[in-house]
Order: sequence, then C-alpha cells, then structure tokens
Amino acid sequence: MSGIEDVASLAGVSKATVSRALSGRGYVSAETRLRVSEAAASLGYVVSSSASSLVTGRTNNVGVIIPVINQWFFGSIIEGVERALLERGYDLMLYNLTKSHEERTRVFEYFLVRKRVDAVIAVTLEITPDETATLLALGKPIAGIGGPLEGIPTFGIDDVAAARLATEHLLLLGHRDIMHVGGDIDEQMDFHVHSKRLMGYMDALTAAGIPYDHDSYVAARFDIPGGYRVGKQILGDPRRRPTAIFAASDEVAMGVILAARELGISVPDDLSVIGIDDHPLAELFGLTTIEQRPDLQGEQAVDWVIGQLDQPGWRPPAQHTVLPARLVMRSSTAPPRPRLP
Amino acid sequence: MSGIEDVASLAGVSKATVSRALSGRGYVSAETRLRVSEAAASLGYVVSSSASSLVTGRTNNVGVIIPVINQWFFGSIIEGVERALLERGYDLMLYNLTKSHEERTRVFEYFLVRKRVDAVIAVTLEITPDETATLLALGKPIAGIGGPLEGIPTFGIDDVAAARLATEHLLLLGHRDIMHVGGDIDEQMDFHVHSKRLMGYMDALTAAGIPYDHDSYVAARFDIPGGYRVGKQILGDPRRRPTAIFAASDEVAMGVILAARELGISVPDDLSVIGIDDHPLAELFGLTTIEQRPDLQGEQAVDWVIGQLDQPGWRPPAQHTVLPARLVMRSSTAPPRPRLP
DNA sequence: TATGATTCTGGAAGCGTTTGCAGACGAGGA
DNA sequence: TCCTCGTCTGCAAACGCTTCCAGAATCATA
Repeated sequence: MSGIEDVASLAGVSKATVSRALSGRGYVSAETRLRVSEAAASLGYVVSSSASSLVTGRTNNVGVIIPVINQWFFGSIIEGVERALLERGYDLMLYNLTKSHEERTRVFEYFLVRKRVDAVIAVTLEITPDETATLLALGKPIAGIGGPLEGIPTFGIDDVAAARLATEHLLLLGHRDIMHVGGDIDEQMDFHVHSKRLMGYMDALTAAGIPYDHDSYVAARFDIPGGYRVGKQILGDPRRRPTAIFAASDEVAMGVILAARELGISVPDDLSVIGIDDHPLAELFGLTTIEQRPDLQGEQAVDWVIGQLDQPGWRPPAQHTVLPARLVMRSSTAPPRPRLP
Repeated sequence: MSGIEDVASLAGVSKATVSRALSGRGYVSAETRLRVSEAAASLGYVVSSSASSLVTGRTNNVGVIIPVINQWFFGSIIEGVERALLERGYDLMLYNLTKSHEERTRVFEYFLVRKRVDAVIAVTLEITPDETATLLALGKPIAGIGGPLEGIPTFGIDDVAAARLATEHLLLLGHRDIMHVGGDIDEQMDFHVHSKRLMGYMDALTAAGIPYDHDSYVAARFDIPGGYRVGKQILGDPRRRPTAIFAASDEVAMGVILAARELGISVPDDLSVIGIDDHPLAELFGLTTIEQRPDLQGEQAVDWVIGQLDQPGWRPPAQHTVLPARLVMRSSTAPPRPRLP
C-alpha cells in the first residue's frame, strides 16, 4: 500500500506537489502533473480518503435514510439517488430505518452524526423538530423526498393534486359512485401520503357536487395483497359495489383488479380502476394511473444537497419542489355501464 | 463541533484516557470512564471517523456491489445485509452496478479501492479474475452472494438442486409433459443462474427417463411481464401446451399464471405451475414454489466478512456455502388431468 | 533594467484520533 | 522489606494527507 510519499519520490517532487497534481487544485506545470500521474498509476496509488477527509472535513459520502427498500417506490428512489451520486463523485451510505424506534434513535444519534456523511437525504421520513435540529446543527445539508416537511427542502409530487387528478378522470368519464381504497390513516406512512390522497379524492368529489359518503373510503395495506383483500371485500357485496375505484397506489389498484377478475367482474366494463405511480406492472394490467418518477425525485434531492455543498449558504428558491405527475390512460378505466331502467 | 481535547479537559483527563474510555480499549478505572462518558455526552461529542480510521486503518464500512435494486431478490439481500451490518456496527456503502461497463470499471478502480471500505460483498456479480486479484490485493475480505465463484467464498442456494427439486415435484404428481420457462441463457445474469436452473430441470427429466425435448425450454425476461408474454405464447397454442410448467423464478411463474387465467386455462386443473423464490406475492397466487431467503444469504455474507476482519487469517471451511431451499406447496400444482382416451 | 504579476514548487504545520511507552500507585507473594 | 505484577494514566509520536506560506523562476510591462 503505497503512500503519497512514494509517489513523490518516484516522480521527483514533493508531497505537496503530488497532492496538487492529483487533486487538480493549485498550480502545477503540465509536465509535472503528467509525471506525477504516471508515478501514481504505476504504483497503484490512490489517496486515502480518511486522511483527506480529516484535513478537508469532507467525506464525499451522502447518507440516505429510507424506511423500506423492497418496494417499487423506494427502490426507484434509491436507484435514482445512487446514480446521481455516483455521477457526481459521491458515495452512498444506506440506512434502512425500519419501524423500530430504537434503531431509529441509533442511526440518528450515532451513525449519522459520526462525521461520516456530508449530507443527508431522508426519504419519506417524518423527522421530528428535534431531529431536524440535530441535523441542522451539524451544518450538513438535508433534503427530503416525499412531501413538505417543516424546516427542510423536499421533493415530490403533490399528493393532493395527484389524487384529485385521478378522481377527476373518473368523474369525467361519468362515474358518480367512486370508492377510494387508500392506506390506513392511522397506520400513516410518514409524510401523510395517505391522508393527502384521501383529501384529493374528497376535494374532487366535493367540487363535482357529490356528497362524500363515509363508507366510500376503505383502508388497505399498501401492496398488492392489501388491495386484493379489500377488493374482494368491497366487490363481493353487490349492494356495495361502486362503478369505479380510485386506489391510492398502483399496487393496491392491481390487487383490486385481481380481486375483480376472480369475482368475474370485468374491468373496465363493470368497474373502472385507477391508481397512482405508473408501476412497471401497470402496463401489464392495463392500469390507468397517475405517473410519478421517484428516481427523478431522488436525483433532484441529490442535486440540491450537492449544490449546497458546493456553494454553502446558497438556499433554494422553494421549500418544497413539486415534481410533475401526469395521467397515463390505459384500459382499466371507461365510462360506467349505462344503468338499465 | 467539539473535539476530544474538550472532552478531556472537561473530564480532567488526557486525550489518551478519553480515547480509551470511549472505545473501551485498555485500562480505565470505572470512575474515570463514567466521568468521561458524561463529559462527552454533555458536549455532544462524537469521534471523528476519519481521524480514527486514519490511525486504525479501519473504516467500519462495507461496500456492497449489486446489479439491480428494484427486484425482490436483490432488495431482500440489501435488507438482510443492511440489518446485519448495522447490528454489528458497520455502515453500508451501496454501489449499484448497472450493465454499463464504464460504470463498472469506475467503481472497481476508483471507488472501492479508495480505502473507503473494509470489505466487499458482491451480489450476483461475476468478478473477473483480474478484479478478484485487485480486491484480494487490497487485503480486504470479499464475499459473494449467488453462486460458486472462483477464489472467493460465496453464499447461496444450490440452483441446480432447487430446479431439480421443483421439477421432481411435478414429476411426482404424475406430470410427464413439463416445460421450463427460464432466463435467457445468452443474456445470462451473472453467476449462471439460468443455465444452472435449466440443468437441474434436465437432470430431473433425465432421471425420470423422460427425453429432453429442445422446445420444452423457453426463455423469458426474468420478471412478471416476461413470464406473461411467454405464457401467452406457449399456452395460446393448444398443440404445444404442456400439463405443467416449471418457471425459473416466481415472478416468471406469476406471469405465466396471469397468462393462463386470461386464456381460460385453469391452474392447477389444466396446468400446474411451480416457481422458485417464495416471493411475497406467491401466496396471493397460490403459487407452489421453492423457497429461498436472500436476506439470510446477505446476513451470512456479512458474518463471514466481519469474521475475517475480526480475526484476520481465518478462513471459512467451505468455499461455497449452500443455504437451504425448501418446497412450499400451495395450490398451483396438482396431478395432471387424466387424459380422455 | 527594474518592477510587479503570475506560475510553479517545497517546507512544515496542522487535521483529530489511537497507541506504544513509561511512570505511578497499590496489592500480594517471597 | 523488597520485588513483581496488574492497573491506571499521560506524553508524544504516528496515521497520510492538504494547504498556508515563502521563495524561486518566468514573463510581461513600465
């Protein structure tokens, strides 16, 4: 394991010059730079990041805190963030914060603080004011993905608007009897996605002059089996069956579609279904949906924190950056079947 | 940002004692240790990992190289690895190596080598002898997840055996006409999973005295849409339709089931389907499968590399550790419908 | 030619820890 | 009593870089 000293003597220069030549900072003649690079290459030298962070105070790491990994939305974020970081020369330290409070505390109080990261990206994580303070006190840029959050800039779609858009699509097709299958408000994921999507749904109904019926919202676990179970339950009862369902996520929507198929209910003839996400499987299911791009949300968060690192003191124009969410029409929605008199 | 010096003076001891008290190495009286911890806590002191790695040569990071994130198998591995690392006091640096050769080279030659990680876990990654050499030359433990790999210890199921087990299950039920829908051999994922599963399938057939028919293996993309497409193709042609299909992964299997349903083919009455993985959705589809636990594979890999770090020189008993894969019976497999004469 | 600006290089002082070494102290054994 | 041994602590030397500073060389300008 050769050090900078070896490179220096092989190239016939001082350590200082080697450092300058390799890092590209400060004056170094072209000729010297070449000699140094060659020496470094021939020795297989690579700078020690610990030594260099010790003096510069920069680790070139960004910490990412995420509650789940194995779900499309979260996996896509990680992919986007990772790609963006790698491109910009940063490494990604992953912290998977599951429900456990203990784990959470440990990460916050111990790992993140340990001068190991230059910045933090918190995905869909409700950070308490205390924790925000902790992080801000470190002077490290923090960005959030998912929704407005007090005190830190966030990137994500407008969940209320997306839900409204989805519901409006159904209304526009002529549906009046629209149910919403969403996440459990009490078992709220952080960032209040569930209540926001419910709100968008209600907004749209209200605007259309349709009274909101309390039973028309049903909570489901936020995955395919969750949607399936609730679908079976709702659609199994003919008196209860709506003409359209707005599911709060594509996975839930696909679960509902599976349930419908099993019950012999034709989508979209007997039932229209719309979701949110544009999940990779949405196409297979012909699912009409509201597209969002978690990977781009991640990328933007990266851009912001790195911008902060590059020019400290700079602040973003907006506290919450709204990314686009657009309607993707497929074959799971259609006008309701005309009622026979 | 207070340093060790501040803690030292607040506690009325030397830097050396603070270091010993906080790290738990060397002699420190109980009373002193307490005073130091309190001082540290009250100052919100936390050791600088760069400074400490600089002198100890240990970063407490483990690098994980993985080709995909947003797929159940890979996501589960990350979850397992992350959990295990966190428990043991290590941080996880994530490198998502997509196909791009350039990216791959960069990670290998630049990021990993940069003295940023103590060990490397390569997931399902065919490392060239050159790369293996590079890594080994660094003196860093490396483990692989997925299958036997020259020169480094690996953890995973026996793909040949798992495929054989799946096929045997179908044979035992009385099927003779069994097709295999697997990954594209040419578009091989690393580690040769595809060819191994094909081999297990052929082995089982051969052992049962059934001649292997060249058309009975069809390649599909390794996901639900891939399985669906091939399913439509195979099952759409009545002359070609087998009584059972062994899909190389649960996702492919579920795609096939979706195709079957759409064609009005009843599973398992008209067609038995078995997969490999025990994907979270397998239960919903009633899919009989061979269970494997990627998270445990990750955990074992972590255990091994950390074992190496703790007691250098120690070598594992086996080069490839085979983890269990067991049959989980559900409702997608049954004896073939008796042929009408 | 003198003067200043610009480019290039080396010496040396850190950055914030850990750890080898040595000294101090008290306890127990000969 | 003298020694040894185990426990506890502090000093100071690394660890491998970056960067400030100063000096040398080069070049353009007055």
